[in-house]
Amino acid sequence: MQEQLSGITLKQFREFVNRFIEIDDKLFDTIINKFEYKKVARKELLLEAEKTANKIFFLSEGFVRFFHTKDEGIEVTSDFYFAPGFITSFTSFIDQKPAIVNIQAMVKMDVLFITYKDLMALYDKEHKVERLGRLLAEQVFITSEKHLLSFLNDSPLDRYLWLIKEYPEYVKNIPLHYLASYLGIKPESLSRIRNRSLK
Amino acid sequence: MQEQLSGITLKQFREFVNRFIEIDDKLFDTIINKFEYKKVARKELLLEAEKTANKIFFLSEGFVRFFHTKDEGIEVTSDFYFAPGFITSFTSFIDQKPAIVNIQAMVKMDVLFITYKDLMALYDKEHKVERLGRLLAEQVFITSEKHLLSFLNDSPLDRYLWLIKEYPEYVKNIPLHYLASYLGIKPESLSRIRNRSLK
DNA sequence: ATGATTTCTTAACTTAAGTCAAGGTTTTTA
DNA sequence: TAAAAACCTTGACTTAAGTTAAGAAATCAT
Repeated sequence: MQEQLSGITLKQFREFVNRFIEIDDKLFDTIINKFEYKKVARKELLLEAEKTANKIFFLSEGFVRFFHTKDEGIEVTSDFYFAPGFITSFTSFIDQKPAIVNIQAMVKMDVLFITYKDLMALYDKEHKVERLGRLLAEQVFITSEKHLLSFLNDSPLDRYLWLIKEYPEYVKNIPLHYLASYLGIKPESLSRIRNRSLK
Repeated sequence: MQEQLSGITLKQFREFVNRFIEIDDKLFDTIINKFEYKKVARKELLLEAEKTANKIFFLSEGFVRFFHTKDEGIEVTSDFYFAPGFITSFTSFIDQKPAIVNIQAMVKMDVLFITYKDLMALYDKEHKVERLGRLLAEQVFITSEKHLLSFLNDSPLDRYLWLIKEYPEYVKNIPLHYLASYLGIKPESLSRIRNRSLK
């Protein structure tokens, strides 16, 4: 649905893809033709738990929250992804099985998306897109590993300080109980940690 | 160095690759020709921290430990990888920058390996190998995410119980202080958790 | 603008992991 | 096979996070 695409989003999309593979007008056209455009409201879910992720979204602005619900009904925020980038529940998307997580827009945003079927067809047809897929998978792994290592190496305080250093603009706008959950602690503890660190 | 390859290892290699991509004799030959064979002693390092990972190893048997040293000289076990599978420090390999981690053989084993340069050439030449790379990257991401989620969802006890359920054969042979580190706790704590759970 | 909801803090108390230290057991290796 | 090294457990004490509860502050919705 190319005629619906906003100019700004398109440019950002192309620039982002260009970080990973060289892309000429023809290939860009082949790719972008499979994408659709969508306006997303703050708090809207891009993916609902229990449903199978059949889309990958491109975020040109804003950020999203990943969360799931434990047996006891407790909500856990497992991740934040910031623009620009491709996002989905890879665990659900890759194996085409129901997602554990919900993906929620933290701010109003415009996104592009491609379906699983169309992406697989592109992978088959275009070696370069397959490469893009490989490089993106490698990058999300690296990001995930960093998050994991922060649990093994750093205290909750360290992880909190890293977060505000890395994403100061965003952290201001993320409710403390989401952050606490992301850090693996309770809101009360993060509140205390925060005070302790301003001693 | 094909003439050095052991029959068993080769068969396991082909079967493993076949889980991800269809592979005929010709393609198998193209791939295996770039691999070399190596005997590895127990406790030998497949990769040393500070050096850049320029190989990917195929493990047909046994398992390895990933560990690194924190500033204060404390050793942290971040991961175990079990055969069969491809292993390296992806973070180092992908960006060709010095590794943080060491990779250590936990048992005597035979491995195959391919260099970074040769793998990149295969990626360029063979779309199917590029696909294999994508699928493997996706799989390591899924594994890493599971490990990460275990920190957000489960107690140290739960994580320990999961580990002995999933890898009973191996866990018996892993020193408790490695396991403790992997679980993000101190050996004394794991020792106590273990006793508590046999109440 | 105001009532409702969400978000954040504080306090008192509980629970579990960290720390330090010592001693016992098992495994390695010379 | 004997000494050394690595590994595991236990106890006493410290520290920090979890829990429960209450209320203040900020934000949202009508």
